[in-house]
Amino acid sequence: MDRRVRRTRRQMRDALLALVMEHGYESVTIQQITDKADLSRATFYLHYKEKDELLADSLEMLFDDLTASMDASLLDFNWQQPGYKPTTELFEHVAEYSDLYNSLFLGSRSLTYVNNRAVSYISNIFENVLRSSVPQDVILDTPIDIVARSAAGALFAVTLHWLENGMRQSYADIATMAQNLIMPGVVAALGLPELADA
Amino acid sequence: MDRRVRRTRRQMRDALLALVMEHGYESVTIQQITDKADLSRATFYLHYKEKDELLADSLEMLFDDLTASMDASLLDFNWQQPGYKPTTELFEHVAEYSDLYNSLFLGSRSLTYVNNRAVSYISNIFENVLRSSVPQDVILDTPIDIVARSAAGALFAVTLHWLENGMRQSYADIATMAQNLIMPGVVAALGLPELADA
Amino acid sequence: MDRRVRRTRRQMRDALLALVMEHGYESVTIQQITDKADLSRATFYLHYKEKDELLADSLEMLFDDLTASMDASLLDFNWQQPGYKPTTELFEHVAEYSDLYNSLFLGSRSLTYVNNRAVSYISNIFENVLRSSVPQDVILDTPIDIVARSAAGALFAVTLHWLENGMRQSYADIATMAQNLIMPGVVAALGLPELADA
Amino acid sequence: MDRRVRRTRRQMRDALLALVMEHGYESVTIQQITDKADLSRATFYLHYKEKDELLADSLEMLFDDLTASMDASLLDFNWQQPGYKPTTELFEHVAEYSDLYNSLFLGSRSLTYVNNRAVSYISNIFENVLRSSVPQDVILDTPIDIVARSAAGALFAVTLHWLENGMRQSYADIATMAQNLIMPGVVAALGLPELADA
DNA sequence: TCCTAAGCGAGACGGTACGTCTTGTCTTCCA
DNA sequence: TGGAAGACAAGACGTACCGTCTCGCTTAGGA
Repeated sequence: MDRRVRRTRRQMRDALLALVMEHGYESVTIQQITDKADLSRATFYLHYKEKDELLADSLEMLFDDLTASMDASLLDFNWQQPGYKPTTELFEHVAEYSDLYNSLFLGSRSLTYVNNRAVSYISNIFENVLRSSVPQDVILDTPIDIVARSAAGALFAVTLHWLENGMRQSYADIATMAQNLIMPGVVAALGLPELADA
Repeated sequence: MDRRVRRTRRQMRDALLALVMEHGYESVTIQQITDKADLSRATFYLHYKEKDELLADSLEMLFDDLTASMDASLLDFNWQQPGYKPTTELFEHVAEYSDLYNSLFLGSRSLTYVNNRAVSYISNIFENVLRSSVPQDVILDTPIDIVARSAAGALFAVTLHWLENGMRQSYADIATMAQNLIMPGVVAALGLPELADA
Repeated sequence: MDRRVRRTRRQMRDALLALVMEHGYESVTIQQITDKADLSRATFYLHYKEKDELLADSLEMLFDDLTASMDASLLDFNWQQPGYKPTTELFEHVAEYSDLYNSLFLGSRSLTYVNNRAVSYISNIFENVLRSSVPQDVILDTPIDIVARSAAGALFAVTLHWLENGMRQSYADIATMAQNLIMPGVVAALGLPELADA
Repeated sequence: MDRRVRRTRRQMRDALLALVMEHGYESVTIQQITDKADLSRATFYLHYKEKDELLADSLEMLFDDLTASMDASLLDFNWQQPGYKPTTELFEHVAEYSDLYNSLFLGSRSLTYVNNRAVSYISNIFENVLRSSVPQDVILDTPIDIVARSAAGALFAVTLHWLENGMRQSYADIATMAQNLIMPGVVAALGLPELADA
């Protein structure tokens, strides 16, 4: 891809996210985005059909950032140990971009698209991890996609609650609470051996 | 309150919800609402400052409907029995308004406000129920509001997933799955006596 | 006529004229009129069809006031004497209501109706005076109504100019100037004996 | 200036004047103007702040048209001859646009602005002509601006009267009457040598 | 003196126009 | 001659008035 194109798009993504933090997603106009990115409004339409498309682009970038930081430790999934590193890393990632996520997830005029995309993103990661922990030929009462969704929904809700209330707990503490709330149900549903002494 | 006012507002709420099902929330215009409600556009502004305010009004109506149907059975919360009626009733309620909820929660151009409001609504109900099940003087590792949020988030995510995939499971089945995923963590966090044989 | 009705109309006329001085005619709303008159907006419509009707009502009141002050001296029209009292009285009347006339005649958003009504009002008075000064059976090159219009137009224009520029001349001076400009043409057109030594 | 801009403004001026003839100035809406001009309503606001501004623009165009037709003959001002061409040309100009001027000057819901602008326009022309006919160092009893206003007011009033009554006299006749009514006063006020045998 | 018709307040409502804003397309002009 | 600047169409927004209506309350003036 043309280097100029990459540069232009990056400028617009950065401008969008900066403006979202200031004013919330809905009220940001394309004029504002191109002003901040120092481009002509017409140029926007050379790259994206609408504001939502740029948002989607920006979100993928953000989430990829999260995945990158979790990647190595994702598969160290050991039921015998309470601390699971990727969960802590999720909270760290959220804290790093707390202003942005505050606007995106809690600002009343954001789109459900971002919430739903976030939950499904987490859910997919979960699903992959869980599938690798369970023998493929076992048939479960609860399908793995539902297990993953439930866990992702719980995790997302706790994250939002934590963010909304000013991130009062440490990363480790809130991550532990979330895991303790989520894991017992997952373990039970998947028929995994219980932890020795939780 | 003036009888005309009550009548006018009801017409607008009904019109909004009907239009949301057809076109999604964001793209519905105030003109469309008042056309469908057979009122003048100016009249809208005598009652609401903006579309969001009418949405909030409409949602409260919907949620109150849900609360009404659960009310009696809410406090029959018995850890020894797997079937908790209000959960099933939630899924029934969602199924009844499935078109509407599909638009509101899954339509990409709805507002996060509705998702957040729904989760906090369920969360509040949960919190009340849980508080009445736990001795007040016990200090827990995990605050009850976080427990409730996590549970509400999980329940909401499962509901959305179920809705999104065409409500393939029966009310009883999906409710049981959800409960089995959620309850073990709650029971553990609150230090409740475990169920005998789940 | 009901005492309340008389009272109500008077309040509205007063309110209108007061508001015209403050904001100009066009921008005054019926709500403002009834607020200032301490009446309900609906009451306005019990008495007048529209704002213009109230204006016409108010203007007639004003002009009647002018006529009353001129009445006695109107017919003392003597070509031999330069000072004609009613002209001076016109300027005095205008000065008395200068704020109001400034708004009505010079405010850019007043209606031509008031200008035209004023000119035709003056013109009618002139015409009556002139008719009584000329033998009825004489046929003139210039019809008396045109003579009267011309004179009224000149007088009105001078009055406006005087008002617009801060009424710098005394009543007597400006009246004399106006008469000196107007009368020679009138005298010539009507074939009146010229003044001995003007 | 952008070619599109010139085109757009001309279309709007033409549309306004056409609509004024049909419905009178006040009741013409901006929507009607842009409809007739085949433009979008929003485009109006790219060029004018309000309807009055477009009116002013249109009037200047009209009056410039009048000036153009009088220009050459304006300074042939000779007190010895009764026929002064520009006066006749004024009446011809008015007759040419009689429908328009009927609406603008006589329609009850026009603005005084147009009347006042017309009188001051004529007055300014007069003033220039008169100043060039009088030695600059002479001090007069009546200031030239007042002389010009009076004459312009008279001329305007006669014109309106003529227009209002169906333009029954020929251009030459009405022009002669007007001049005979106006000039004697002007000549006397400025101390000009009288005409030999008017 | 009463009581009944009218005047009046309050305010919901339909309707219309306003001036503003944003979006997406298209054209002009300049570097 | 390619791209920015910006004109333009389209259409929703929120506001402001208007004129109509209905529902009560109050008050004037005839019985």
